[in-house]
Amino acid sequence: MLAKVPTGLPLHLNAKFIKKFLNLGDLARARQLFDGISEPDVQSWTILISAYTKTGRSRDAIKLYTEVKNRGKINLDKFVILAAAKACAVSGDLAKAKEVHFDALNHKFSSDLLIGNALIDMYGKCKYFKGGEQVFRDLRIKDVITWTSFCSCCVNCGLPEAALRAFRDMVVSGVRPNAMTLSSVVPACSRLSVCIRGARCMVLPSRMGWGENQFVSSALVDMYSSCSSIKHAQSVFANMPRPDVASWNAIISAYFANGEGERALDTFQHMRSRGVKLDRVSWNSIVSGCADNGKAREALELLRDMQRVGCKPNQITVTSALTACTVLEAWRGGNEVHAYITRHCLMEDLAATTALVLIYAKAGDVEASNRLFRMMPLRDTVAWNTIIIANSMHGRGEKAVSLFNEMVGSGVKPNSVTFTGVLSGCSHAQMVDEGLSIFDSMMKDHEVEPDAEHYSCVVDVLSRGGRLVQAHNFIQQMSSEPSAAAWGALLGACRTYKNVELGRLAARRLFEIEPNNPGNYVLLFNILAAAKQWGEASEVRRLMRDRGIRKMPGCSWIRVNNRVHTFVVGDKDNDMSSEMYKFLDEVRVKMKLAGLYPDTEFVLQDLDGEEQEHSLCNHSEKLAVAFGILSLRDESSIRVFKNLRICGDCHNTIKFIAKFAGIRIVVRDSLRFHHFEEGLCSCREFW
DNA sequence: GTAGGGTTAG
Repeated sequence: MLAKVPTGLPLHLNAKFIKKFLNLGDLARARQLFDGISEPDVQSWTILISAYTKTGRSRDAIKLYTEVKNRGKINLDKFVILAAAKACAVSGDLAKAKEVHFDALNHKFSSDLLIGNALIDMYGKCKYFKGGEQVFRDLRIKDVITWTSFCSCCVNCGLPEAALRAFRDMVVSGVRPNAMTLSSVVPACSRLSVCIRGARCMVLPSRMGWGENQFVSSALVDMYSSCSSIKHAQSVFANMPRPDVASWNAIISAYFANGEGERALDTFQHMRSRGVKLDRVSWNSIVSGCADNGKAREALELLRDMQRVGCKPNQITVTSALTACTVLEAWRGGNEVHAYITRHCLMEDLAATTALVLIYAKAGDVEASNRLFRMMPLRDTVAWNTIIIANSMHGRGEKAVSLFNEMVGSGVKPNSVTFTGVLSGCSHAQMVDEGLSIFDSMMKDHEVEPDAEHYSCVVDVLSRGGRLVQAHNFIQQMSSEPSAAAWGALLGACRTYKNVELGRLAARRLFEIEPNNPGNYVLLFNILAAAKQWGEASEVRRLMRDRGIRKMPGCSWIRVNNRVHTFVVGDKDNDMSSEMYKFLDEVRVKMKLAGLYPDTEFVLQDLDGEEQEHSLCNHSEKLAVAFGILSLRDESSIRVFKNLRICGDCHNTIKFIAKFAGIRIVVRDSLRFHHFEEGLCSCREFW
């Protein structure tokens, strides 16, 4: 029997009764009671705000906080500000978070530990390091919680090095870390893939009496896993007296991450037979682990198990399952993936539909993505982000920008991912001015702090637009250390625009930042080779050889009659090989008749004329296209996938093939989609 | 009404 909502209570009893309903789990009735009070006191507001946050309705909690402020009559105390900070932390709403910080300062709570600690945590969860750092610095007295909150703020903001520095400073300043501190700092080691040296780290927690702490141990399992020390991970786990679900989940993920799929599955079975109550993370771990480890069928089978036992899939599940489906697409076909999702009632959910929008785009069918998106009854930020990214991937910059404007117009708040999506759309469509003005509006109109990724996007926008010098200046003026992506964008454009000088400079920086990425060496080689600077070019090759870096072999694939056919350069390992080469020879002759000559600058070797042509015409993407055309039955289009970037000569040749064969060819390379139709490509010659 | 932590995807 539910208690009735009392009315006309004496003021001091309001909060008490609201709390009573909340304890009964009846938020609605608590709200009803609250609404019946003409002048609720600040305590009642606080209780209700916390209750909304705790039940996953942090947006409503924030609304309530705004309301209590607008009333004006009520004097805010530190507890209501505390509750608001927590709501902001859960929702990740940075604009509101700044407002709460401002309110705290206004009410002279700036040196209050309780408030300060909560604000640091809040900023960390909103991924706004500057804010957390400022509050941290302003606090004159710092306790363990302050230091711990600041460490996790650093980790949440993607600054693991800063977290480790803070940890050291904490110890130096004489504050003794506790188990919570350790479980906040160890993930920083995981991010950096560094181990606090093996034995010592395992001894440390046990000596400090944290050996039984599940939080610390699970974090250690993850740390060892990220350092590829699966043996240490296993031993931490084995020494846990009472592993909880999260610990089991951590060790299972550790096995998967270290390529031990069978052991992961065994452990999962073991966990079930031990009667450990599985949570959604357990299921997600096993589904995603299988999907990533070539066990697509098992992944889908486990997805069925998950639903059979009544665990509801969420976005992470569906995304993982779809990864499995992408592989299965090889023999099932895209529409069957859609049917699978529908059959398993995954369509109801916004997240699942969004994942499906993405998979259509990834499978090369962006029209299907757009259609599906239009059918969605409800679209949140993630859904909008997805459709913007989908169009950007396919070189539809104008569409991406117009979707962005529509999103803003419909009142959905863009976040950091939105800007990455729309900016990359601009760069692939050479919309330089649009890109720059959108970047400009990020902070000004949308309160989204640009991060390293956005800076790289701007470099890409400028570079692809041919403004190489401006791009270089932009890199030099960046407030943070330029990332590999930023230099990489510049280097790529130096090849397109044949700028040897800047290319050399960008490559030199890249060789320092990521000395083992073969792509950078190959790009510089191509730039030098195109400029006929063979001497320097062969030095680059020597450098590669000396450092033991090998170019990843190019590989293309195509699905024909529910089978995937893969090709490598010069592949003759196919029943249709002779026809394929004959076809490509014919194409070459026809191209020459049309005045189109092979673009020999894309050969990675300094061979002479005839041989150059030959090594160009057996690139894997050409072979896959030839195979596709020759096996074509009723289809009016073919889709080819390649693991590396498409080569320039292949790009020209495929444009030509699309025209004379009168079909549409879609090629997905490692970066984007190219739609070849009527002799043109959607990328407008920029790849 | 009184703070901080580990495991899943992209």
